[in-house]
Amino acid sequence: MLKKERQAYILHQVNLHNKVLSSSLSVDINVSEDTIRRDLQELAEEGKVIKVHGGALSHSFSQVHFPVNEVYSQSQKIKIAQKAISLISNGMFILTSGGTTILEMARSLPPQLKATFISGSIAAILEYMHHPNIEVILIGDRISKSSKITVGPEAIAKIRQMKADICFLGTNAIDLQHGITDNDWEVVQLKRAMIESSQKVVCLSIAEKINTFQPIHICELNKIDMLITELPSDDPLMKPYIDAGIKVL
Amino acid sequence: MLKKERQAYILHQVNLHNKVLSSSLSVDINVSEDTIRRDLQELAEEGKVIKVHGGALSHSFSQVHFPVNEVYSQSQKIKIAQKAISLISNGMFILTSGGTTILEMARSLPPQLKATFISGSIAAILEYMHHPNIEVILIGDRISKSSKITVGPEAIAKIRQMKADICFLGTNAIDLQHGITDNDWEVVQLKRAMIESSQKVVCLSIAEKINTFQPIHICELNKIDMLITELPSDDPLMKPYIDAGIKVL
DNA sequence: CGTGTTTGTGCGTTTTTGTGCAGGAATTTG
DNA sequence: CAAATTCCTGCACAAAAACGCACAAACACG
Repeated sequence: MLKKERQAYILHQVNLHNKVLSSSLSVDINVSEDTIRRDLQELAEEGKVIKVHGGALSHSFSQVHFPVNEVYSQSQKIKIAQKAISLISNGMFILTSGGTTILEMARSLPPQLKATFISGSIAAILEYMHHPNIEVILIGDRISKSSKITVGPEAIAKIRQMKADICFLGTNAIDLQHGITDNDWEVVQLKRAMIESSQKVVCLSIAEKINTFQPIHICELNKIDMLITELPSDDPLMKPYIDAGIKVL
Repeated sequence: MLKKERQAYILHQVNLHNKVLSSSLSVDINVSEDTIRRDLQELAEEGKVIKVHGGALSHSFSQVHFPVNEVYSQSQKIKIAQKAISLISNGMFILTSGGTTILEMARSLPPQLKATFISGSIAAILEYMHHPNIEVILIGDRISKSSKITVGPEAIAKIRQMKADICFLGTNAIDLQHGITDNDWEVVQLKRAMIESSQKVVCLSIAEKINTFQPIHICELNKIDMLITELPSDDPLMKPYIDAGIKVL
C-alpha cells in the first residue's frame, strides 16, 4: 500500500468517525504504529487532522473546543457572501452545501428576501431559520459528525428529486486540471447530487484555495457556471478560469 | 476514550447545565475522580470553565449575576430525563419529538451509550450530535419556524418507513378523557406517525400538564405504554393512569 | 550499469504522558 | 467543632511518543 494511499484512508477514517486510534489503525492497515504516527504527524502539519495522545481527531472536534474562535479569513468570506447574494432574487429555490463561506452568506441575507433554501448543513439551517421570510427545507438522513451535514443515500435521493434554480457550493479546492475536489467522501457524494439537480452552479471559494486540489474528485470545471472569490474578476489568477468558460464574479 | 474527547464532553456538559460535579462525571465517564479533577483543572487553566470545590461552573454563570434564567421547571425535567434514560439500552433505535423535556434527556445521556436517535427537532439533533457515541438520523422536510422541527408529508412518510424500539414524546397535555392532545397541527401529525412507528411509546410530561388538554387530538391513552413525570409512581395523581393500563415511572 | 542518495518502514531504547491509588491537608456542612 | 467530602502531593505503572538506527526499495545521475 502506497503512503499517499494510506494517508488518504486515514483521513477518510478521521472524517468519518471524528477520531482514530493509532493502535487500531495499525492493525487495520497492517503497518507498525510508528508508521501511523508519522502519517498522523504529517497530516497534522498539513492541518488535515489534530493529533492527540493515542490517535487523532477531526478538525470539527476542536471547533467545539474553541467555540467563539473567529472564522478563518472572515473578511474575505463576507466579501464573497455579498457577491453571492447579488445572484439571488425573490421566489428562487436555492440549494446550498455547508462550510463557513456558505454560513457567512446565510447571515448576510437581506431580511426582505423571500426564497426557499434547501440544505443538509445543520449550521446553515440554523442561520436560515432566523431569517423572517425564508422558507427552509431540511434534507434528512444520517448526520456526519465531522462535517455536520446529513449524508447518505436518502439525502442524495431527495436532492435528485428536485431541480433548484441555483446551487451554492462551499469549495475546498479547485484547479484547472482536477476540477473541484474535496477530502470527505460523503460530502463529495452530496455535492455531486446538488450539482446535477441545479440549473446553475456557483462555487464560493477564497482565493487561497484556487489552484489547489484534494484527494477526492467532485466534478470537472465545465459543470460549474460561476466562480466567486474575494478577488476582482480581472485578477490574473482568475484568467484561466474565465478562459475555461466560467463566469467569474 | 481519548483525553481531549473526554474534556470536550465535560466542557459540553458544563456549558449545558452550568455546573458539573466531579463525582457524577467520574461515574458517567467511568474514570477516577482524580482524572476528572485534572481535566477540570486543565480546562480551568485554559479559561474554559471555573473550577470550584466539588466540580466546576460555566463561565457565563459567574459573570452574569442573574442565574435565574433557568428553563421553566428545569429541575423537574432533569428528574424526568433520568427516568427516561433508564429505559434506554445499547443498540436501540429511538424516535424522539422535540420540546425542552426531550432536550434535557438528550443532554443527560451517558457518554458511553451507543444508540441511534432519530428526530426532526433541530434543538434535539444539536444535542445528540455532541454525544460521542450516538448515531443521529435527521428527518428532513420543511422546517416549521414556530416549533423548530421538520414537518410535512416527507417527514411523515420517512417516519412511517421505520420501526423504532422506543419513542419518547414530549407531551403538552394529557388527560383521561381526551388522551394526548396538543396545539400545533403539524406537530400533531408528526407525533401520530411516531407513535405508529414505535414498539413502545413513552410520554414525558411534567405533573403540571397532567389532566389538562389542548385543542388537537393526537391519540387515545391506550396507544401509549408508559408515562413519566417527576412524581413518584405511587402519587395519587397517577392512580387513574395506572388503572387505565399505563405503566408509570 | 554502478554507486551514491533519498525515502519509507520497522525495531529497540529512552522519555513523556495519562491514569489510578494512598495518605495527609484543606474545605464544606451540619 | 466534628464528620464527611474533596483536594493535593507523590508515587507507580502502563501506554504512547520520540529518538536513533538499520535496512531495503526507489531514485538520480554520471
